[in-house]
Amino acid sequence: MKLLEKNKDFFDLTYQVCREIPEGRVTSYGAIAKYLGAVRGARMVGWAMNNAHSMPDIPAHRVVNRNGQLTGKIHFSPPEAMEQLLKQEGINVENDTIINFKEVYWDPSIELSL
DNA sequence: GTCTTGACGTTTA
DNA sequence: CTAAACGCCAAGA
Repeated sequence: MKLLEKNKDFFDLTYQVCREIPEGRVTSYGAIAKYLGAVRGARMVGWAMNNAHSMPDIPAHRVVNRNGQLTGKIHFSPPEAMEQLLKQEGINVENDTIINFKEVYWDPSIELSL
């Protein structure tokens, strides 16, 4: 029996979580990674997001790094779209950084509460 | 087939 | 306190 399934790839799981991010909320790569069981696999989450460009409905703009900094905005088109979208949802973004990051922080392990 | 880079985060010096 | 290295796993060259 190959119960060893990491059935859904790390990527798919990441996409699922991203879709579950409510409006006006943001999360960090590490939080998702930890939720998936890879505390130090935050980089994979970022890579998954890169692949997310091929996915419909992946609010990657709601995913930022641990510092609340919009590190991935450069991958948007245009990059300004990211902070625009975040502000549009009521998130205070300034200097490519979320001001009320802790207020809009959304943790899958808590909100999804498994 | 091997080496480097990459939307990060944690730990150690 | 700050600075640097390590660890995760995958894709590109």
